[in-house]
Amino acid sequence: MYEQLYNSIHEHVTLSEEEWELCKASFIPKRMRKRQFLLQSGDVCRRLAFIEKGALFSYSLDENGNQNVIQFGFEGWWIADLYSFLTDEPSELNIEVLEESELLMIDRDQNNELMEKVPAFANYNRILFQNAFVALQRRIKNTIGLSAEEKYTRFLEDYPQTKERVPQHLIASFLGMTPETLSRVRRSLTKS
Amino acid sequence: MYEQLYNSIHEHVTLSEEEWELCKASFIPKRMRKRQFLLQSGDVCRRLAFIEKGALFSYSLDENGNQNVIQFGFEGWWIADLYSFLTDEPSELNIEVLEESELLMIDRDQNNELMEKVPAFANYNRILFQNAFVALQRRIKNTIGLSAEEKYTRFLEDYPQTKERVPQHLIASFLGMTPETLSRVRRSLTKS
DNA sequence: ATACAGATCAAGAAATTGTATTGATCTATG
DNA sequence: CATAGATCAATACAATTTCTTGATCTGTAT
Repeated sequence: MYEQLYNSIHEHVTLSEEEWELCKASFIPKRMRKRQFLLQSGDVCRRLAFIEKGALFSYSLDENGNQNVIQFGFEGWWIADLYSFLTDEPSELNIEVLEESELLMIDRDQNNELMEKVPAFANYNRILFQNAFVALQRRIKNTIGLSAEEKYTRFLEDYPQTKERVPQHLIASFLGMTPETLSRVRRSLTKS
Repeated sequence: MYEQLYNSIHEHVTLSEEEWELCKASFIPKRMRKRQFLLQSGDVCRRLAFIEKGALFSYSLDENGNQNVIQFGFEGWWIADLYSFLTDEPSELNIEVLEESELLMIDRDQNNELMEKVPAFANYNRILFQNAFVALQRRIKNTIGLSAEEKYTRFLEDYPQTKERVPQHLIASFLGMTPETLSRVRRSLTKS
């Protein structure tokens, strides 16, 4: 139940046995079924979720009610609305479950407490944020001002696993194009 | 957006224009899609939900993970786990959305405040509880110690609309029989 | 013992919903 | 005005949910 989290942390820092026990104790496991909402826009995002197993995605809805996919998340990743989490403002995002998932949840107080008690965990947090920031920059770079086909081929390079696990229309939304366009791009790619 | 609530209240009591405005202001509208949870067992039920539109149902899960349907709710009805709402204990029920729904939510403080300010609303509350109690008694009477066929025919009389709007296996669970048994009962009824 | 109501198990059929593709326009921009 | 991509509408295809059916088993009342 905690393997992925263990791996994720130990990829970046080292914890003693007791530290890891403290750490485990700070998380609350939660199972979620497909189509459930981890977060609904309007609610405050009170916890970070580490994905032990499964798949989720976050999106916002524009004025016309169109889904705008922000992020996908799979096992070994974190998902949350950081803005809402940090500011306590109601979120404008929805986070929805794509596949039956197992999550490890931690709220702000627990997280802060854990960072105090276990400095390596604080480091881990810092590294995560740095990585998230870099990934976001890269995403923006790869989404703006490219042709539909280029966006998609870069997406395939950056997130090869994603294509296999999420419906195409969500990928289209993630890349800022319509499902039809993506479908045509894919056809033209297989032909050539 | 508030028609059903207006009707429901005015079926039982009369409100002045200002009272009705106060009343409306105490509710928070919320839209929910199919399969979403209004309440999950383990959480405290902090609000009553009035159904303006749509359909929901509440159920508990027994040790073996079987759904046990407690109640269906359609437009013009209330749904909540009253026990948890009143005691602040974590609920053992789940409330799930069956059809795209529009709800009007009120929490305990708002409800109390409204009852204080608008005595007719307090009356409405009392009448609702009485009715709910009576309906529950009737349900128990019609569920215990009857044959599967009798349970189903009484169910049809008591809740004619329900049959049209909810999957059969949920009705079976509501009546305390297996889906297979209900299927056979229905067949034998149409034959005769 | 055995008859009967209903449960359980397993398999399919039927229906519904979600996802992907395609063609036919339409629109903005270089 | 040519092109990339959007929009609209129809359809095909896939996956999931829901319902039905047959076979067998269990407990209770006769």
